[in-house]
Amino acid sequence: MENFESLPLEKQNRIIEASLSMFGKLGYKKASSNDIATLAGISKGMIFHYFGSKKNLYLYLLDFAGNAITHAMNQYDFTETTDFFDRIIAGSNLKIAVMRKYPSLLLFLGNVFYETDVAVKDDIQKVLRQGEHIRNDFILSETDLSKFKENVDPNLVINIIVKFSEGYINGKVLDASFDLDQMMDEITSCLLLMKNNFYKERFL
Amino acid sequence: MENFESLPLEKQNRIIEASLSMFGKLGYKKASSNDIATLAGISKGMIFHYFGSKKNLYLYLLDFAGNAITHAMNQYDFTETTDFFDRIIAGSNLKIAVMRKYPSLLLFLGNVFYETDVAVKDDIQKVLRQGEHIRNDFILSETDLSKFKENVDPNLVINIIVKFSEGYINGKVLDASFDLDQMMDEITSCLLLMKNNFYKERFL
DNA sequence: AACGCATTGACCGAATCGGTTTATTGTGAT
DNA sequence: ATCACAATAAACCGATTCGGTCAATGCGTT
Repeated sequence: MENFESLPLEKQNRIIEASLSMFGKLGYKKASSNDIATLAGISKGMIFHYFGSKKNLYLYLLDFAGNAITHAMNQYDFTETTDFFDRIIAGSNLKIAVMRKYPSLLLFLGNVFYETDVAVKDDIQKVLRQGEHIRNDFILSETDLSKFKENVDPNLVINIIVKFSEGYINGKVLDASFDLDQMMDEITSCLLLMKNNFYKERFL
Repeated sequence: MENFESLPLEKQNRIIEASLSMFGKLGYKKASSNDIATLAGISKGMIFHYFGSKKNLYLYLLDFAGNAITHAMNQYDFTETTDFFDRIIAGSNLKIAVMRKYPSLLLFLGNVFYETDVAVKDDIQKVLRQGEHIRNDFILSETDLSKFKENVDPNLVINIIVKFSEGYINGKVLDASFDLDQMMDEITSCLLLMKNNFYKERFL
């Protein structure tokens, strides 16, 4: 592992991204060292030279992903913004920022959540608690919901937005024409549209 | 294949659903006959007794999925409804109806779209044209968009709804507490909420 | 040239692959 | 009870792929 971390960053990222992607798509068992090595553009032997074993690589990624998330969360202060949509936008920005650095990290974490392989199941529980902050659940708490029109149920809006952003995050990474900036623009536009129509006029 | 189709329907469905699920999650190559057999609760040998080969099973599923989709489409007449939200609701109902019968069918079709394995790549192209009707693209065509408020961009609404429903369809199938009725209720409520706030009042 | 070291690709035994065969069942007709 | 036979599970097959190792290679430094 010291071998790996003294590598050029560009190469580290290539290997990390390839690993996140394969584990994220296939899970621990079905993602083979060969798959990962080929996708990263290195030989299989290097994976074991860097990490010792496939399991070690997976554990490294667990730790790495946990750190990446918490680090990204520290960049954004959610306690400051109490407005519903501002929080959503901040959350989306956070996700986009993570995806910009590691496009498959959220895919990986999504898979980790459902991973059942006994070889890693126990180790997962540790990082799982750390990563659950990214859930959108916290949005509702301590948020001022009185700005919504009387006939608008905030729970429905949350539902729409959560599913909406999940739809954006999932899968798509394969797509070559995959522009995160354009993605964020679209998300922002949609959120603004909802804000304009779901809020009482005096809060716009 | 005649062997298979003379099986009790309940057993057929179990095998089909298991196959759709594994191929849908892992793709053609990574989904093994053993995986499918175990999930379906039969022995591996039966798969080859019924279908002859793994490829034959996959081709059978391609045909099966195509037929299921077209059959479901014929149940719903989209040309009658011109209202934007009515069409969306009809489309959602269609998807839910498909998922009720074969919960992993849409997952399978989504994976088929990105399948690259040379063993089945060519055969996929045939059914792909048949299945593309399910795309939400057709919604905009021939739809009366004048009902929207002036400050509401229909493209954004489409964007929201497409991603929203994609978020609903994807993944979730693992979840035990998975109630399609509740799901349809939620979708309908959300669509109604949007209709109420994005349409000019006189069209409500 | 000689060293150090990152990297490869052939290689290992074990596991799993797609697919076959054998052995055991359950069942319905006689 | 016995036969015939289809359905099924499980052992089995050669081939491939698995996680992991290692000798050989290339290549920059001195």
